[in-house]
Amino acid sequence: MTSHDSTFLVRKLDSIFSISEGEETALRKLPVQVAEIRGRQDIVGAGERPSRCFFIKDGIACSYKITGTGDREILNFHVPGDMPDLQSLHLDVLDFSICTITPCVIGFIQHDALNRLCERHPRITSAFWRETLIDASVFRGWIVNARREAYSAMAHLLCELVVRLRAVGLADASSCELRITQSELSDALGISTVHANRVLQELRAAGLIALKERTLSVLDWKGLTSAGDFDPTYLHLRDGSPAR
Amino acid sequence: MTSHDSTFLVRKLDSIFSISEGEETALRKLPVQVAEIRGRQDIVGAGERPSRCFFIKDGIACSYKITGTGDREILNFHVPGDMPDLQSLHLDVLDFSICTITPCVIGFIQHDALNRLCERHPRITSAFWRETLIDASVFRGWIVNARREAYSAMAHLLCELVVRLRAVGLADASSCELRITQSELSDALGISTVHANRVLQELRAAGLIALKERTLSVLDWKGLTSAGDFDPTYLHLRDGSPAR
DNA sequence: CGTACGCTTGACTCGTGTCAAAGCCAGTGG
DNA sequence: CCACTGGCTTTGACACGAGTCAAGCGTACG
Repeated sequence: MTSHDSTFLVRKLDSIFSISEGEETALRKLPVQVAEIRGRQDIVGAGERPSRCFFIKDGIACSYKITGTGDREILNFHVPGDMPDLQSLHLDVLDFSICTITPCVIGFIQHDALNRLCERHPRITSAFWRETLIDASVFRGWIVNARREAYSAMAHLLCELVVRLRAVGLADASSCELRITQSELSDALGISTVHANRVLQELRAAGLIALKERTLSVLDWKGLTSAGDFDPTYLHLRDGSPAR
Repeated sequence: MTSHDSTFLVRKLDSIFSISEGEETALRKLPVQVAEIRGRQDIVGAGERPSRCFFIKDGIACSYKITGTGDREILNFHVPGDMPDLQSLHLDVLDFSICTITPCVIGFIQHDALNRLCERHPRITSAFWRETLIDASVFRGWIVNARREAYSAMAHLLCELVVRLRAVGLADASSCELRITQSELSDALGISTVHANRVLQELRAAGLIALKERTLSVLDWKGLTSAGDFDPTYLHLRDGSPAR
């Protein structure tokens, strides 16, 4: 089903710079193909040459690679508003895969529509470019995080998730719905699920978080950021305000 | 000293797409400020708000972050032709630092000159954007590499360095000058220098590499790529041809 | 009501860090 | 020309974080 529902995109870009009337009109004219996708389902796979990009309207997704040993390495989580494969606009072959974690609502946009949009609206080009640069910055954050020990790395990851969910209005001051399994968290940190479990228990025992019934509550934000050595600069958020 | 020596940029972009006459003229008009910088010297630091970008004309540099525990985490190495902080064109505050490893020759270009260039030449915008997307892809490669065990990760890193140096003509079929210390390699892999040393010896003992007098020789390319689970797709090279 | 998936726990193994010391090499200055 | 110095590499002994294997438990859903 094709519609023109790019309200999400408009809102997203409007949070980056103030959109002109002409730009908003052009954005709303974009043909968007909306699809609902079950949980744990590939959206695009490594090696493909996509002819379209997509943005997440609802749900949580992740980028991942499979190594030679068959392990899944999660490279990033994606929250509503993200455009995880925007890079395919200029890199023809995808070097990683993207799959849903929870059931998702996805909006697809053809490359040529985006390219035409960019040709006519340089400020939109800049905004999209900026999006991909922030992705790169998050990857840098994850490289560093991969070298922390597991307790600290887990704290850092949880901080990032809360801040990013808050940025799109999906977390309140201290808690959010987190439908990510321990096995997925462990794939994101490069540790075993057994160890992920132990580390989460340590974080609970330290009184930093509570995690039950798919809800993460941060009981001690200061303590959690300090345990995770978390500095939100790398997320390049607009207002720079992390969760409290 | 300001000159117009952007031959390097022209060559680089020409390897990505065929440059028109108008584009080449515009590139050659770019004011470039050339500087020689000693080894182990910061070029730009985290937290700065650069008003210019730079490209490396000669030498090896690296991007890094300092963690809360004071460790230096190297995020990427940079070879001649690279523009390590191109992102500062759209992200105002730098979230990492860039320093030289060997003595370097650097060409600085003001942001406003680059912005004017991009406004007039959309294809050059795309080429620059593409550069930053490849950086992001390399970061993804490093996230995965951080999860390999040290022996494999070191093999992977050496493969990447050889391939990237070959791509700019700084390595022949099987060997290259590698003026990177074991301590720098260990910071790039997130392991101790002691362990980096042991792992290099294992690679030598396995007959995969020779490393002496600042020269890396790959004795068994197939064996090295297999040890490192190396697939050059993520480097998004033009001809796709890795070292043999 | 059963079955599957996710979470939890314990015991043992192994990769890697840390500490400490020694060797090596190149550049510097007497 | 040679001794001195500092940075880089190498080696050994020991400690610890994290993986693996294996089993049990809880709970959501068909």
